[in-house]
Amino acid sequence: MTEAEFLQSYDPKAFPHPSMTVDLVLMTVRDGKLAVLLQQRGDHPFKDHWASPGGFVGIDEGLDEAAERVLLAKTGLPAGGWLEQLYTFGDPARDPRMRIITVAYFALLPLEVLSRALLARSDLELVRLEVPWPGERGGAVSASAAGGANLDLAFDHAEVLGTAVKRLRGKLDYSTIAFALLPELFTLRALQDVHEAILGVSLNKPAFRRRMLDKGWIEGTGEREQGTSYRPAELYRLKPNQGD
Amino acid sequence: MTEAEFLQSYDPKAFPHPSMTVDLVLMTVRDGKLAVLLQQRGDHPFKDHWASPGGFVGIDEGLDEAAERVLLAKTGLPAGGWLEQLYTFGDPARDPRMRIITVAYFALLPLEVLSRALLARSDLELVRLEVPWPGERGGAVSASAAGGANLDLAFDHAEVLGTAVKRLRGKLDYSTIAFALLPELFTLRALQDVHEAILGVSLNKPAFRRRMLDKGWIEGTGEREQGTSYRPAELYRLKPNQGD
DNA sequence: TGACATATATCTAAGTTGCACATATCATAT
DNA sequence: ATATGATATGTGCAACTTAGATATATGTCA
Repeated sequence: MTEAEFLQSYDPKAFPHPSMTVDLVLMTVRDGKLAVLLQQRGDHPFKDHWASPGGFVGIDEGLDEAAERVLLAKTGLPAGGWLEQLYTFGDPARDPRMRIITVAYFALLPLEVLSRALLARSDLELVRLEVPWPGERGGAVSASAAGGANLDLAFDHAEVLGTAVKRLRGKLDYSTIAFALLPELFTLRALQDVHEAILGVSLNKPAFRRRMLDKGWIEGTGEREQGTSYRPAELYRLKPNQGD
Repeated sequence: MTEAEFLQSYDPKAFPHPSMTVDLVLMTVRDGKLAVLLQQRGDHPFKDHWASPGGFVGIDEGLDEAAERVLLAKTGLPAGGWLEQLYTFGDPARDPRMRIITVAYFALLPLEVLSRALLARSDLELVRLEVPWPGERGGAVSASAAGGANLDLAFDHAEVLGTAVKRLRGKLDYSTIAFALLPELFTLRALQDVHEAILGVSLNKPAFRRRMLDKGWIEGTGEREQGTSYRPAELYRLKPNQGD
């Protein structure tokens, strides 16, 4: 843009800048189902509704940096797993107080890591997340508490969560995204469980096994899992430098 | 976020808000190659470098709305073809003057429509865009003028253009995105040309033909193209309601 | 020895790819 | 006017690759 155009398009009545936040959709798999970290609001607007944690973007802070800061503030964890920009939501009416544009990020962590970090936080909760496939009946995104009751989502966060799950499903078989939900050593069965939880369908075991091994992302350690009452499965690991 | 946290995270020293812009990556296919609409900067910073057209986001203006406004301002065209949010770039150093976060959009238009609209604009130019595949030699995004000389890109726009082409390639075979680059009636050969230009490879004709027909997106009109010195191909059209 | 889940081998079906050939139209020549 | 060649569209077929299902072997514990 030329300086002239800069001034021209910089309409004085548009002078007040929007506020910028990042919102963090932190997902994991629990009991074979997708779960997301939400926070219940204590004040208006959307009092008692549930929202993804977020924070304002500092004036000298990068977006990824802001997302990592929010993650650290909420879970105490550095961005070890997966952290990726999702989409930017900027409907002028999305927050009734003022104009806030939010850059949504989504993060993935294994349940073990996440629940350990959440022991100290009573204000955050992991809730079950259901996102039907396009065309499926009951087409709305829903988050439900332990009891099973549906939770009300604040702002446009139903849309945000829906976008996050769509992205997760879409990248599942051409990226190593699923491994962010597993510990360093895992069995093929555990990997399949993660895929099934995300996709919401059950998969053919031998075919899944073949596909995963053919991709060349993982390698077997000689070791086997312990404490099973049946034949212990071999433990695999993600090969180094397979990021993305 | 609770009101308490709102105030807490709203650090006073972070009070000045970033500026928000949208940048428009408008692409088309010309002579079997990808081309993008760029504008040469007349002033510092990045004087004489080339940039995607953009504009500030109004305080009461949605992001999609802002992108459509930029499109209309530059080409005089409403968003008839394809307009989709791409990614948000927010490196604090991306603009040396001040903190500007930009939401990049990408738009597609057929060359006929675009060149007609650009007759009146001498400040905008359609330049050849080359984005190598990952791992390919000469791994940098490059834009080149009619003569073939490489153009310098302003700000982080090389990254922006690279991201746009990656998205375009990725969505090519599971969405109807290619049809935004074709007139209402088109031949299968023209559709294949678009695919080959975007992917930068040549495709097998019978296989391509079958794949396209099997997807069920298009339907034959009885009509045939005219003015050929060989067998005229049948004209197809995108079925209604195949958007996305 | 039986129960159980992992792991492997094999068969079948389905889909994809590449090549060859037939078809339709226009241009040119006789 | 008719025949022939050139060119690109459109179709048929065979080889290859991939996915799904079933059956079977393996290893551990009760």
